[in-house]
Amino acid sequence: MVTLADVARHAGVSASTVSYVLSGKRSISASTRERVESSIQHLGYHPHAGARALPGGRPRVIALMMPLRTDVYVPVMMEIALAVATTVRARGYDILLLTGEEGPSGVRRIERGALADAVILMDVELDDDRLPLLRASARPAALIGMPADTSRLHCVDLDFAAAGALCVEHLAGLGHRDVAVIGEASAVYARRTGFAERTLDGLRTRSRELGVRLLHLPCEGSRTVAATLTRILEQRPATTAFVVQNEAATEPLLTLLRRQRLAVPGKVSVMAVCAEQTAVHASVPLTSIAVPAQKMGRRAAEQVMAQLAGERNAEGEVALFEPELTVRNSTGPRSHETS
Amino acid sequence: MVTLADVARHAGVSASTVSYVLSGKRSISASTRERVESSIQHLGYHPHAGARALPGGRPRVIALMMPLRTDVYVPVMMEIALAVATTVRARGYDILLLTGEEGPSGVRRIERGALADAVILMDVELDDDRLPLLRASARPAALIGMPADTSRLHCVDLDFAAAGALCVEHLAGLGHRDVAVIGEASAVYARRTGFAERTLDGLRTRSRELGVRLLHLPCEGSRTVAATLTRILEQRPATTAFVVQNEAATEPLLTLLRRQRLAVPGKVSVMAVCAEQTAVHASVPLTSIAVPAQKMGRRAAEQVMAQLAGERNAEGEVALFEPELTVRNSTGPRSHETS
DNA sequence: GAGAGGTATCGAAGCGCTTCGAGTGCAAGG
DNA sequence: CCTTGCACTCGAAGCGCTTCGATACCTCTC
Repeated sequence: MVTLADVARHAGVSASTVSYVLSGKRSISASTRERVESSIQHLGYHPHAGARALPGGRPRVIALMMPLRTDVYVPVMMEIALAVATTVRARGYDILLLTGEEGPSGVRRIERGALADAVILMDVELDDDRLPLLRASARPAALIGMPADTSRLHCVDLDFAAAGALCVEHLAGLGHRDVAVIGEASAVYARRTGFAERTLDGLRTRSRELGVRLLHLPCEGSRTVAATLTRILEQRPATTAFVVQNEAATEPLLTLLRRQRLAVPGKVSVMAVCAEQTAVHASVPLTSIAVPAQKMGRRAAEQVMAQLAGERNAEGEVALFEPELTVRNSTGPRSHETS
Repeated sequence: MVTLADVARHAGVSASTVSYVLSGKRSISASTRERVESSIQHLGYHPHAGARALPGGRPRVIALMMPLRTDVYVPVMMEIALAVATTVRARGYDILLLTGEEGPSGVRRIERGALADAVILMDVELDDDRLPLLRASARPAALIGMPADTSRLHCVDLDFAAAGALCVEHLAGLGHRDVAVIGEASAVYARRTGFAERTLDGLRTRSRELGVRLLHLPCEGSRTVAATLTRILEQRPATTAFVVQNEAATEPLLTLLRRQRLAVPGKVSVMAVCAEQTAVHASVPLTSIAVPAQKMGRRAAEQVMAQLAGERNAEGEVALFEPELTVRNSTGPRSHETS
């Protein structure tokens, strides 16, 4: 193992000089810098991670807490995680992966063990039990997802309320008056996940404003889509449009509608709030509002980087992405035949 | 921050005694141990991660290198990753997440920086460029996936060759004589991913033995399934069974067959080598061989743990899981009508 | 041309932890 | 009773790195 002392010896300077070349915290003459840098190259020196973390030093690691749940759509989580990893890596940081299972005790472990310089939490609930710890801590942090109280926190999310509103506007603009919402599994609402609840708020508020009748039903998974659809058509036979926020339900829904001879978008319109990929690859390409997973991951990473760079903003910052609606083949004007 | 010295002071012993209580490397009297342990509890002591990593010490971190690719099925990767994370966490280790993008230089970084005690690599290619580094290194390692040369390596994988063979056996047993294989994207074969190639070997060998005619076509994604199916039916109109090893293609294939009035399993049989979830939730529940993602992750984690515990096996160990075929609703006896 | 101020470098201390060698006290053995 | 060996504990050294003075030299300025 090559140490800093080896580099110093090779370059004919003291260890501290090498350290300052590396950190840039004191001025170094150009000639010395070059000599040291070439020694580093030549010996293939890499700082020892543990030693770097020692005094008040930064381990150059970001902790990322990822959910273990199976009721969230995994590819989106993954895309976020990889965007975070790529972004921080570009700045010389590594990612420590924690599972959501660990909850507050995971945050405490990071804190106590000085394992990481900053924390990024995914799958944040409206009233998340990890937040008090985060607020009490001096450690930079960012949330992906928005809790109810965002004071003194840094958050990144899609503006799901606006997304909900945008769905209603689009459908109302096409003449639809009866819209059904096929939502996430009831467990997702039960544990008060922000995005699901906010989307619903947006849908409801705008529906009321535009005089659209809205029926919302949670949907447990792909197997229960049929039952959900049946209930919708019984309770609201006049339904001509569906908003789906449940990755597992989109394709089964399209299949069922096809089987029932409800042409999309001829007879009924379908739109989704989902991953771009899901919408594009559906058997009927779906008009959708995409969850900007990659952007969110990158932005959260940048938030903690900025905090680490000393641009501490004690007030926090909420970065909400504007929803963008992409019209594809699954929505059209309301059909006036009775279904 | 509570340090080991604080604990020592509180317990009225020396720092080294506390250290020995923690590591168990020397005998400690019961009374002292109790006193120290209660001080640890009382003060909420957590060892400082950096300091622990210092001398020859173990940082208690496992590096996990995960692919960034989009042509692998993400949920399986995720399941493996989370199984690894959960398993090592139970033993007090943390996970450092690297992206596959980093390639060999990522491995080198771990090595040089002493960032992790061991490495687990996912998405291993037959002739992976990270392997020479691993072999040269003293650091414990495990691969998820099997390279061509496994000497001195620890690997975990499903026995994909056996899986391929098992598929053919099952279909031949039902009387099928013309089988089409819808495979992964051609890029997957091009970069010589072990699992795809081995499955194909198994399929081909057993087909030859059992007198089954086999046609293999790669499939780029869900959009190209139709073209692939057309080519199959043109080249081998007698085809009565399909083996799918491509998560994105399964559902579109079922939809297409339905549209062409090829009842499953009445007219044609379909089976898959895929995630359990995909098979169960398909519109026709699929006879399948599941990829035991969770088991693989856990086993790889256990392999490195064993190596860390000193059970170093310089010869390596290849843990191949026996494929298990679950019969569902998608395979049946060959129909003797002409399709 | 002496002090002020700046730049470039060094030595030493110390971060929290592990580990080695040494030391204490005690029981058993000669 | 003295040695031997064992069980237990301590002090000190040192891991690789950062950082804080201190030092040496150089360039201005009055």
